[in-house]
Amino acid sequence: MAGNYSVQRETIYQVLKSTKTHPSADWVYRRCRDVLPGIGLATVYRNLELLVEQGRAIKINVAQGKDRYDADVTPHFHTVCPICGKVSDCDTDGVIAKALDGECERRGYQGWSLIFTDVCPDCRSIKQIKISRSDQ
Amino acid sequence: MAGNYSVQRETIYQVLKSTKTHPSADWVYRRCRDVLPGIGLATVYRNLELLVEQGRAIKINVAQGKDRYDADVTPHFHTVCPICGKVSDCDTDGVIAKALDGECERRGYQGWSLIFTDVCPDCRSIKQIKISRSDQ
DNA sequence: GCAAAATTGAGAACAATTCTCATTTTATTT
DNA sequence: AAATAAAATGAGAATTGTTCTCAATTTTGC
Repeated sequence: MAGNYSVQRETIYQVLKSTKTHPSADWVYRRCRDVLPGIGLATVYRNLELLVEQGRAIKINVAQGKDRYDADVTPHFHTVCPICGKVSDCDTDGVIAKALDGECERRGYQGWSLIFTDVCPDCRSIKQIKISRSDQ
Repeated sequence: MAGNYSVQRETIYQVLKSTKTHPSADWVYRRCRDVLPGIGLATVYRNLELLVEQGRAIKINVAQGKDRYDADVTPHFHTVCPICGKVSDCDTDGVIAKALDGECERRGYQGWSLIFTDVCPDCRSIKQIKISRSDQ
């Protein structure tokens, strides 16, 4: 594997590793520009994709809007807020993850992706406000 | 709910109900045109979205490419082929589905979406050919 | 330090989906 | 069944997220 290093690539990986917000490519791009003002958006897309191929990151495909990336490659799953699209880690005892791994093993599947729908705390409170307003 | 009927809407729903292929909006559009040559693509998108809102269909968000729709709204999950993108139903004993429903109940989530990655039979055989070719 | 290979940045290109709006269809009222 | 109001349509423009192209630059291996 010749090459496989560049300032940009390393920066992108560090930015991704430094957050738990499951950011979009665009968010990573903006954060990278703080350090490397000249970095291009295509470079960010390219390298995020490469990190996924290398198994150093995962891509989370949410219903509407942009794909999200995560440098946490340990098996885990996510909740997505159906209102704002926010992605959060799902704290779990691991029983379900183990069951899914087992299912893959038995059936020869390559992997799984599990997403729960959950209105996030922020949207929950805004929803409350809306409900009480329309009640008046 | 005034209205809620149109020839187009009904046709779109019938087309979707008539297949197990988890089609894209575009595929539904082409099938509808056999019956209604003048139907517009936007109408198909609009109504598929409406069917989802009404709980008469689900939308399956696959990694790359177009969203897929399914008129089977009973809880079940899918495999997606990482090569050609084909979506198939996952025959299951229901244990996992029950576990996920239970998790939603306990945590107050609204729902779940589970997708397994599985190279489909077609792509599996093409892969074999490719492997044996590059072996020569 | 030099040549080959890999990577970059900029913007064009692309694909899927959504939006706009004048026209048509459907529902409601009389 | 005519008139009116409400809902939905088709066409194409617009938008969005992502990928592609390619000349210039950076990195690698000697």
